Amino acid sequence: MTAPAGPPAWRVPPRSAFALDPVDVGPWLLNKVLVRRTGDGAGLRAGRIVEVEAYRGGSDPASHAYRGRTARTTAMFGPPGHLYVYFTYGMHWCANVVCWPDGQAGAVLLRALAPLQGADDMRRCRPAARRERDLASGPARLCQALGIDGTLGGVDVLDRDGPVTVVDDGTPPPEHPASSGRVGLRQATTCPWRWWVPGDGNVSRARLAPLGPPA
DNA sequence: CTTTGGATCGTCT
DNA sequence: GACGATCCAAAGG
Repeated sequence: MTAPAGPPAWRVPPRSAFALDPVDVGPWLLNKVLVRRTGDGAGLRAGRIVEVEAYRGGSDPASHAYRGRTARTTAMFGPPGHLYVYFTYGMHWCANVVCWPDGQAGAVLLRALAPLQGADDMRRCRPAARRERDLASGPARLCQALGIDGTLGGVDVLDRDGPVTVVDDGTPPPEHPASSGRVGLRQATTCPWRWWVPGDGNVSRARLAPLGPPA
């Protein structure tokens, strides 16, 4: 055994839960736990998912898959429950979980975690983070904290012994998640497909796109 | 506390 | 050749 296993209460959700519209999977993912196992000496890192966004693929102008399948977006068109990891702004990685059935593109972007385990290892990966709540409060920060990069593209998050796993620890999603438009977009800025756990301090401080020309 | 501009390179036009 | 599903440090209130 390399990395320690999680608590017995951690259950991997069924793949069918991801073979759905990302707009439904997104809020359902809130309060699930993202687990990171590495082969090196580092311990297990885990955090509660407190912020997500949905991207609906072919019907969503803001989705990387909107203009069809490319080398980069191949994973988004694959089977649900796998990672779509992309590189942006010349320096940042961001991670999504693929949704909808095999062949139909769609994904949920993982935007923020509340650290649960391995916060020391997260801090080592993120020297710029001054406070605990800065460790994974943003999609690129989350990847940095967990050591997720392009080499993990396509991994199955429903493999309980894999490098990245989504588990249910029994905490239900919030009954009334908070929502807003998605962050950092120029297209489809008004679709309210960003959700977060109300009141959680680890949610990213989002800069939303301007609504439109001044009246 | 908030606002602002620069960094930096893979991907697609 | 342009731009991006972002982050950070610096500057101002």
